[in-house]
Amino acid sequence: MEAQIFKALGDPLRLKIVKRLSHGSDYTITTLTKDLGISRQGARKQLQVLATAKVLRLKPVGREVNVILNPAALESCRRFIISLEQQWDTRLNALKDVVERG
Amino acid sequence: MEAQIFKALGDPLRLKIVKRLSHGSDYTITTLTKDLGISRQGARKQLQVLATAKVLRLKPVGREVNVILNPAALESCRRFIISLEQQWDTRLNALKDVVERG
DNA sequence: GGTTTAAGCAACCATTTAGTTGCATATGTA
DNA sequence: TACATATGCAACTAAATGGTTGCTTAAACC
Repeated sequence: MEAQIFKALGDPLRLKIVKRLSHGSDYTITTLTKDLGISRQGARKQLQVLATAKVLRLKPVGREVNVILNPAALESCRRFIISLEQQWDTRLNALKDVVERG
Repeated sequence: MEAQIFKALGDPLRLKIVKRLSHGSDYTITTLTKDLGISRQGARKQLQVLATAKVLRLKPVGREVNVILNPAALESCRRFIISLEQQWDTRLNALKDVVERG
């Protein structure tokens, strides 16, 4: 369901995490927690929300967990918005046609 | 803040409302409530969330309230995702450069 | 004027959410 | 082996959320 992705992105802290991942790399749970103003377990919960929505992946490596952004989720999100906008445009054009014909 | 828009769209019912608005028109609160499986006051609350996030506008007309989609919000949402994707691409390309040089 | 219809407002309730603390577990490392 | 570090798990709390019902207000219409 699309709503889940939006919901995952719909929190300032989670969005901050995603932003950070989009231009940083080699993040683990603890390194990501830095400067987040929240406990590790708190951060972990937010990461889980993002992971469940497939916005990112949590890959255990040794004793740590790598946090990896999944651009496909953002892409599907973007496409969904585009489809909405297109329907909107279609509707507006249809209205315009009616007006011009009438 | 961008998170607010995502949050507004991050609920199945609210997303349903937005979808409906994107290809329908002339909606008031009560007509929108139809087939939503929820009370008018419940629907109104969700509409308020969307209105606060500027996804739509509630325009009082006589004794009813017109519900009008605001495509600009969707557009800003889309642009935000694009900017994230671009940062991601930039980062990947930078990584690629390092690998190729090394 | 009286009735119907669209909506607002407030109180209330159940569930989810965001965060915490405390403790257990497992991996690296000296 | 012993110790430090990265994480997991569970219980708990406060606040936000999604929804309800009941009542009031105001515009439209006969």
